[in-house]
Amino acid sequence: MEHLKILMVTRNTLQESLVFEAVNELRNHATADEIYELIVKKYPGISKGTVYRNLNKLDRQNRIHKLEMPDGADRFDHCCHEHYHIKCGKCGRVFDVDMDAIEDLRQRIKATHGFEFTGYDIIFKGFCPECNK
Amino acid sequence: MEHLKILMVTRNTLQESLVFEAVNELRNHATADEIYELIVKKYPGISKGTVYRNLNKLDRQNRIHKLEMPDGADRFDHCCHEHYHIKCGKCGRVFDVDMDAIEDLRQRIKATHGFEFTGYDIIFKGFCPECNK
DNA sequence: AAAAAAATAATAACTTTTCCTATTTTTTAC
DNA sequence: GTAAAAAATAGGAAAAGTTATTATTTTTTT
Repeated sequence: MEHLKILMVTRNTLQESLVFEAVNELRNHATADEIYELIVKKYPGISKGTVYRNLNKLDRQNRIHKLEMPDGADRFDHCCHEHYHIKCGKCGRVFDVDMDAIEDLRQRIKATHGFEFTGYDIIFKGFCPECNK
Repeated sequence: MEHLKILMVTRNTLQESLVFEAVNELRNHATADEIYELIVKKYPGISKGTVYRNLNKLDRQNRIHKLEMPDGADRFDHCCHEHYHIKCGKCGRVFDVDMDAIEDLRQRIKATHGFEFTGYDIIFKGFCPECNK
């Protein structure tokens, strides 16, 4: 009998590398479409389905972070320290919000609801200084 | 010269009332489609565009609350006390999370980012007790 | 009563994402 | 090393959710 494979086996394809590099090159909370547009310049054969598949795979592997936006296309971010986001209601740009983690969130929910959560995103809405002029 | 009208003038139509009542009747974080389906039983002539238009109008008037979900259709809630939401990753249902407001959020952001926000939604992800069995 | 404004029904269009299918590439089994 | 199996791909269709368009109806203003 063979030993069990616990790890999900995924292949490292050229397309996956291109997607990973594009996210890390843009560093701009890019949408899947923006990432696709960057890659297609160098590698015209790539398809959007492949970009989406690899973005989601990389997110599952915690190699990039998928930020699900409530009012439009999801954004993809390189992995770094924990932070939150604020989206400008006028120009639509997404900015990082460096802030200490809200430490007791998990305990609050558990105490008041008996419900454990696996994750959360907080996206603030406002107007960036430029649009607020 | 006439006096200025500051308030936005909107008409109170039958359709608007039906939408408002449906949201308050369902009380279930209903989607626009679910609200449409409820109304169309009693008033078959209504169109989806009208439902969407009135839902957004009622949200702007703060008569209902539009909860923008990151991974699917927006939900519409009757207005009540401030609370947060948790969405089950399996059955997709949305539950209320009663919890003291995170009071110092606005100050945190201002202090670390110099950025005032106009709003935010926190949506937790997890598995509801039923799906967690 | 006539003109202007707002809301509507119906449908087209749009955006974002997933799904499907045939093909190609990579891995596994022998 | 070769054949069979599995995974990933390109391209395009399809799905989901929402907004925009247009002609018509309803309401308001004058």
